[in-house]
Amino acid sequence: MAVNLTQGAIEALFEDSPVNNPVLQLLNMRQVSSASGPPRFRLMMSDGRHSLSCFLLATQLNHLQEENLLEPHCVCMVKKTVTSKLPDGRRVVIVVDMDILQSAEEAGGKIGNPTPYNTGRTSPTQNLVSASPPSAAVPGTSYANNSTAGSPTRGRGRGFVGKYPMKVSPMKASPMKVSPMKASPMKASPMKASPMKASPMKASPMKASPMKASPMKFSTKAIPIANLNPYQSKWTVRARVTNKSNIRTWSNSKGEGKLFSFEIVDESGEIKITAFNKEVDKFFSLVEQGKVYYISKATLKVANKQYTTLKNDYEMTLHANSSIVPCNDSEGIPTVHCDFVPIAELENRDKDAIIDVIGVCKSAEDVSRITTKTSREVSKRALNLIDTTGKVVTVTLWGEEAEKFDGSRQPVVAIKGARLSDFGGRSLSALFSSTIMVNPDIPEAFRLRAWYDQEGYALHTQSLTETRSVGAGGTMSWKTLSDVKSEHMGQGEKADYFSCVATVLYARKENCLYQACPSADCNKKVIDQHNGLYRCEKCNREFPNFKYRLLLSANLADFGDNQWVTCFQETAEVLLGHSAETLGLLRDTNEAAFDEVFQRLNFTTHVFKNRVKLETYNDESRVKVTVMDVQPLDHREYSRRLLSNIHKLAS
DNA sequence: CCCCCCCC
Repeated sequence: MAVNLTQGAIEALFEDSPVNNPVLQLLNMRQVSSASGPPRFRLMMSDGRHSLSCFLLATQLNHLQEENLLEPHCVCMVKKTVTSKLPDGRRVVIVVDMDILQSAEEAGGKIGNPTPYNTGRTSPTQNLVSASPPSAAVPGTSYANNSTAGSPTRGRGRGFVGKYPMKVSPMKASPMKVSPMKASPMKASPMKASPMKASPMKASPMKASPMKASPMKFSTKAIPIANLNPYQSKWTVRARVTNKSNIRTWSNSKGEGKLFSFEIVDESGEIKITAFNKEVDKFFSLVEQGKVYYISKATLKVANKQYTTLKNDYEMTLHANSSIVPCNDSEGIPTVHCDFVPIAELENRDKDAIIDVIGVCKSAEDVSRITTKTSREVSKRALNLIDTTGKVVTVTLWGEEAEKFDGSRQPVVAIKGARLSDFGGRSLSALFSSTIMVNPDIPEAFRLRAWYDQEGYALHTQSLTETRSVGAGGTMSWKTLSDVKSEHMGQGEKADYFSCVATVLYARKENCLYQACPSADCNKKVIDQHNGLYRCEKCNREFPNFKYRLLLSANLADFGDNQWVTCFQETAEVLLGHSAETLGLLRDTNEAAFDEVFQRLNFTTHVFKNRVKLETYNDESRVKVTVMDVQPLDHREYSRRLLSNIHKLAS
């Protein structure tokens, strides 16, 4: 009846020390608010001696909760965990795999008398129980640990690909992508040899273990991609498909045909493979993004460097005798190496550089159609990505990727192989060879989500991409609020834009939040059907949920006048210092705190960039001022401007 | 044997 809990396991898990399949008792579980993505559950676990509440259930184990298997006092075998450090230094232990050994009833109550494990912080168990749970920020479903980045141990047991549902861009179901060099050894269950629980002893996956070779039905031993060359014909590689294209057709003076291409990667390197015509029919559906295959008998030729960014002098062409055999064992086969460049760092990179980037999609344009110079029509959509450097960059997606992108929940977006352009200063463009990942399961995404949900959303941001439109640079002129009236701004054909320094006298908290359509690019107010559903007239659909959006009226004043202005989502979030999501929660649960947010805004001074336009409703015209951007006041700059105004007045 | 990577 009674089971032995693994005493000392709490400490080991928290300190990221090895512990093999520890048996722990669940003491408590609660859902943490989740700004985006699936619900997250925090667990308090006990090893009989200590308890610790900083466990998070990986979302692919949410089914345990849904099946009511996670009752307090049930006993679990924790088979795999990864630890992750939040931006504020707090540590979470993510339970990636576990079995329930005993139900709460079978366990019959709390085992032992565990005391809260002292995590070395001032209030040990308060770590994650205090306000603003960081776990709200967990982005995806599973995580690799990089808490010991730089560890020479590599590439083991990271066979998540294809095992778990991943929140990945629908257009390219791309696998988890993280450099194997950055993944630290998993500390749990090191003795198992399955792909999920590979032994850390196998330093290099290229040294094939007997276990690994078993699925291979032929005797050829896989060689590293890096060793391929056109002078050797008998070889087999074992590699993961990382970037499969669609089927394309061509027609030119030399003929016509169809083709598709894909890239494969193993521990040693990467190479592009192209299939033409009959081989398209033969292999297109067999080759799946993210899966591992044995590939042999393809033709190697020198790669035309003009057209490839892959690090390989050669590329492959498939022919009639080529062989591609699925391989169930992905152990040691890394996914694509991502070398993310911090957004602020893009300023220092050369134009046309191919870089990997990851950021929170703070905002996204609607998809639009443009005509290229060669009069082809193509869809495009620009995203604004922000990372912890506080800088924003615009990245443009094309074609199907532009059409399918859903930015409505401010996902973390990682792009491998985007091209840096100097448009608007610095901007990025996705290429055909880029891989776009939405909420990828990698530590970088985890940290970004946490950072953004806790502080990043409220940051006064600066974009590397300054378009001549609204918001930044260009012809934006400084005005006082009385200028707006005396100069009849906004009364011409087009809207006028101006910057001003002004103080918020008052912001209306009434009706500042509305329930908006949850679908991508639709911010229309939904109608509460009072049956648990919300109707969007624009989308002509009912949804079980909505998202909160801000539409804030504020009265701004400077020394000469005052002006009512409207702030939409992004600017309102900056002014109020909270995300719309948080504010919605606050209003519904803690009105005093909600009020205080508005109190704090009063009498704060900022630099506003505004749009003015005369708008007419039922014969009544009035000038409407919309805030496009809010920045902190630079007092030095303000003084300079005041002085120059005084000089102007004096002359 | 393709090789397009776009627009402001």
